[in-house]
Amino acid sequence: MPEGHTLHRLALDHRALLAGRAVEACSPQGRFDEGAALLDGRRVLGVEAHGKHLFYDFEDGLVLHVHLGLFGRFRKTARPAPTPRGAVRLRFVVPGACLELSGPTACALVSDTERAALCARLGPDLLHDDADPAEAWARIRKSKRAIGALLLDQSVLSGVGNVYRAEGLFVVGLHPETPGNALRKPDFTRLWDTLRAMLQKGVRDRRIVTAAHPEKSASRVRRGERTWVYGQAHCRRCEGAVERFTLAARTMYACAACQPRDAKPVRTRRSAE
DNA sequence: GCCGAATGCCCAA
DNA sequence: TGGGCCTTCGGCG
Repeated sequence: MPEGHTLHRLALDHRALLAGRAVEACSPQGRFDEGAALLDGRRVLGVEAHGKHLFYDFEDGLVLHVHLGLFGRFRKTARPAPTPRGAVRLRFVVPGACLELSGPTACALVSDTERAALCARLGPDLLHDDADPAEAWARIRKSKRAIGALLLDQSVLSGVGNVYRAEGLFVVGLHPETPGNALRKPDFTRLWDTLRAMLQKGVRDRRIVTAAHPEKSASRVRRGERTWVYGQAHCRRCEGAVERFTLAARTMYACAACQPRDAKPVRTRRSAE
């Protein structure tokens, strides 16, 4: 589930639920016993998302770092189940609510230095109000790598995952294999704005719905109708074939008709011919 | 019940 | 570039 919108949604929800309160913490799975014991009974001061990373600030300077990876997931229930479902790495209990974390890539207490190092590796977070597109553009315009690879590189910009990269490139009409240094600035700007709006919508909707459904609220859009090209065999705009190939070790989807390979503007191309 | 894939990322070669 | 890690789920028998 986790692209940038998931983490920012969790940060908002968990801040509302936990901030200012003392939590009971334990690790039913046992793999985070020591950390959970240190957190148990302590008050949460704040919760923040940076790219796809979550940081929980506790009193006494303790900081919990969570990265969901591909499989990690939080579940919220009204009260703790006597027998946790699946492998629960960490459980937080506050009056009236229980949060269970399973399958994270990272769940660890970190020092301020480690936290700073993690954040320093990240490019501008599309979901931060002060994210500076110029930082990302400076990297992209000089790179020979494909834009579809650059979008997944969290040091270039952070928050985009495999679904949003496919959908963002589709909406802007860029072929994923266009080299960064072949992108025109206006295309980059449109891509940035598009991805940012998509992620913001994802935070609001609590899910990824990028294909237009003017009449329906996001929660009513069926699985399989939520994207233009991601996971699709046919483009949901033109009904043409969707190409499926591997790019940066992940499955990429692109519409052959809507995302022509040539990055140059049509006007220039015609006049050159 | 087993197998493969999945919205991520690190590391070794 | 490929394998490993973490877990869940759907498709197949």
